[in-house]
Amino acid sequence: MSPAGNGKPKRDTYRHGDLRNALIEAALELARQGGPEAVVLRAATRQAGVVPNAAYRHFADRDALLHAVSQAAMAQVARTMEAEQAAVPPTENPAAAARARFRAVGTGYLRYAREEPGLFRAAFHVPGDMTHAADDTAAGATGKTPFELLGEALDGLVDAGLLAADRRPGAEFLAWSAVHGLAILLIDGPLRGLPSTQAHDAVQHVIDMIERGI
Amino acid sequence: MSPAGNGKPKRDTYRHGDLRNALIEAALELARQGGPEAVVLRAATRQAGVVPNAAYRHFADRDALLHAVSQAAMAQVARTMEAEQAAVPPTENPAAAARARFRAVGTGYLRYAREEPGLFRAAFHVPGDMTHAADDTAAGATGKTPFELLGEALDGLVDAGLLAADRRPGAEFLAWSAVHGLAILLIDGPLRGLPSTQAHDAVQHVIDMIERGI
DNA sequence: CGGCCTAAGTGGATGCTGTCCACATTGGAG
DNA sequence: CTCCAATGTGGACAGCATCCACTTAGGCCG
Repeated sequence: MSPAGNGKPKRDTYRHGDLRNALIEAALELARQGGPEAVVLRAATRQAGVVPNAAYRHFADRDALLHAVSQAAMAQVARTMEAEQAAVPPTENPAAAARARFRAVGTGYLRYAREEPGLFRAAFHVPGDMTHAADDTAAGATGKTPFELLGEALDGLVDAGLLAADRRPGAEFLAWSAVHGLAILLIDGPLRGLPSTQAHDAVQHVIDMIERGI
Repeated sequence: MSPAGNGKPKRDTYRHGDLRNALIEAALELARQGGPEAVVLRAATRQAGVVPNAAYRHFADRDALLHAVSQAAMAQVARTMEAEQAAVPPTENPAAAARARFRAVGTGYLRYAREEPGLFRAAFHVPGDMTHAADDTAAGATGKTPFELLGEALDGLVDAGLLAADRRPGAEFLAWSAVHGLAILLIDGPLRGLPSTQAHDAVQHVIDMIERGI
């Protein structure tokens, strides 16, 4: 207790051993509560029990760390989507199955947005670029990114005859727009704080609109 | 040239005279290029030719200034919508007119987002609250906020028989979700930098989806 | 017409941030 | 066993929001 009264994670070796991951872990926690702007380099290093400058051995700057957080959060989005799809009760009807898998993509996306708003905002907070939504590091358990999962679900709709093939091109952007917009209304916007049941209804209505309008 | 080599706007009177508006004006310019995070108090006061602390006589803190910027930008969104509606060629057919007025709401919203991405992001950047989208200060020339303009356009669809009355409740959130989501994909997301013609197509497709799916 | 009250602007300080530089340590390759 | 390069440290700097005490002067009251 002589050195200082900082956090907890002390360290006796000069080397940390796994600083990069420790920083990402700490940054994820910061983003979880407080969103991307709460990811502050010095706080992460403090948590890791290391001097601020040590971070620069593993990340070019704050944005690089934030980018790693974004990728990790994106992967969690993918996993939530996959979990939602896995929870779909099995059906004989292939059309119903395709439809359920498609809807699960949207509900998973929006469930994550509501359960982890800070991380969700961090996932899509990209200083000047969010194209990396297709990087491998953003993939879930099945190795697919949220964007890829959406694309596959749409292909499934076409295969099942629920979506005309000529409507397929660009359909991901229509669906993504609607779902992402609702996510923002729900976590930052006028729909923030909506009771869970009503939020769930809103989610279903938006996905209904997409199915009808796509 | 003895005192300092700061910006340009000098001042010989001790009183500034209109500091509050000068700060908002400067902050708007900062947000125009760089979005909400570029709105920095000291920069605004510098531009106004005043010491940083002077801002605190007019705004509680940085967030209060940012809020004023948000309101002003929101009013510009409303004005763009109104302009878009005014540009609709007159028609005999009331249904066509209602439809055109509705679509103008969406195209105006998205035109502003693409023309002034920084201000658009500032308009909807609300630290923990974006409910104030209905404040009077966010109104356009007709005294209506973007949200009110959307509601009226939807009412027009119902009156024209283009939208079933039982679908009307909550419809603003469906439309808003889709349009706002596309705005973000276009200015921050994977659709960023899309050539103007293709962006215009995407806008039309999303509004098509809304009309069909609402 | 003159004095004073108070709103508006100033000056200086504090603690936070990201980032740069030079230096210390040490694990592992040769 | 030695030395190197990767990793962590210490100190510094500029910029930021914000706080406090002080100064200035515009306009109201007598």
